[in-house]
Amino acid sequence: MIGEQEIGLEQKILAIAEQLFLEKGFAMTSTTEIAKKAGCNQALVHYYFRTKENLFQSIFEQKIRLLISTFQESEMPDMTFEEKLKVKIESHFEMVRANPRLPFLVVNEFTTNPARIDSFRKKISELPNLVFTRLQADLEAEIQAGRVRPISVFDLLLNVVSLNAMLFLTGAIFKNVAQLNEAQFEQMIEHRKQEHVRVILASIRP
Amino acid sequence: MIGEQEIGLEQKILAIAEQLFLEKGFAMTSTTEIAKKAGCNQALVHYYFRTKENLFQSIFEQKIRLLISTFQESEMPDMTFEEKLKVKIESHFEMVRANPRLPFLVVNEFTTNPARIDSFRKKISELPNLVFTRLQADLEAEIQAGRVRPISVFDLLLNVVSLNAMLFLTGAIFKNVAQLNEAQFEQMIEHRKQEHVRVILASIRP
DNA sequence: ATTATCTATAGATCTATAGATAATGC
DNA sequence: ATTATCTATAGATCTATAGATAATGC
Repeated sequence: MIGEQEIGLEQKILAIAEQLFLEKGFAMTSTTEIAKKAGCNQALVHYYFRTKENLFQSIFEQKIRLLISTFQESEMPDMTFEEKLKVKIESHFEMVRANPRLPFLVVNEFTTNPARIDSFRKKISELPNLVFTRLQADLEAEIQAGRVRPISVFDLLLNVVSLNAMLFLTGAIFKNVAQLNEAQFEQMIEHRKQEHVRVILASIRP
Repeated sequence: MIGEQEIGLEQKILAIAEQLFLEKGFAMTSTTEIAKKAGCNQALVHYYFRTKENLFQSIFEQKIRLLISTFQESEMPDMTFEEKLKVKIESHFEMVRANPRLPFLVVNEFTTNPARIDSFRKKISELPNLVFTRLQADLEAEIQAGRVRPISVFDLLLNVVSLNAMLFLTGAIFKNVAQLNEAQFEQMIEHRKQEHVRVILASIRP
């Protein structure tokens, strides 16, 4: 086991690049800057990853994987549908909260470089099916039983993701415009978490 | 009256720049590219706007103004609160639909260049007060009457904006991943518009 | 005269690679 | 021997400006 401080330069470069890409996106981050912050010369970045694009892709791919995996929740027996859904909303919320820059990275890179969408279509379209199947079955049962209004899994999840992701996409703006300190900002985040659960649960009632 | 085709190069540069900034953001758009598409040499872009930053700011400011003005709706007497709210949701939705790249531009620029938030705080914090006052009064009356659950104007509007903006922030992704053609995509947009109204109205019921 | 447009270029990046040198693993 | 790291540089941008020339408004 190697201590965290004993990390090699390759890992260091990866970590710094991740931080910078999340902060400023692909275009505004230079390999020169990455090298400088990683404490090596710029050539080394290319030695390990050949191109800036490669470096970005390995980070981006890993992040997308993390994002998708969030929706794969463990078994939750003995819970009502509402309770299960609440857990899903909150776990997705916490995932985005732990990676607050991720929505920005995804939106930014897929928007400025649509070619990336193609290369990730396969990866994206693999996992969700597994995840959706269970949720879909549960949802349909609820709708049949008249406990939930007719709504597709797609619409339901898009509502959840929209609320959760947008909060962190605009988080910095609110914090600044409303002049919130760290504690106040955290309080707002916590409040919004409850609000999102409330909105989604209310939105599926018949 | 000058015909639209008789537009000067300054306006042409502005129009092309707007299109490119919306498409790719500030960093990935070069004045060289703007000039090329506008059909002039690159020096002219700087002749009119001195710096790329200036050019961007004039466009960005105008867009922000447009965005904020959407929430200033005309008088709507003889309508229930639900009906008024529905109109607001739909008019915001249509505004974003007509400017589908605007959410991207705002999120992208405020995120990569936080300094911009400062310079726009004043402008942002002017208008909303006027708009919010009316909505807030209406909302509070409804809450007092027990027809609406306790919720702040901020939370309500953030819910609306999140749903509407996020749809267009991720629109291209869905279109590609689900392999939708233009007609199918428009159908989905139309469906989501109704879904957003449904979600928001359900979310404020006591 | 003034304003619009062009050519040319300085100066600052930035990415990627070639080739030298130092560190490490047998 | 192989892998990691460095120095140096080619070649491609990109922004901004200086200075020349063409178009336009009195």
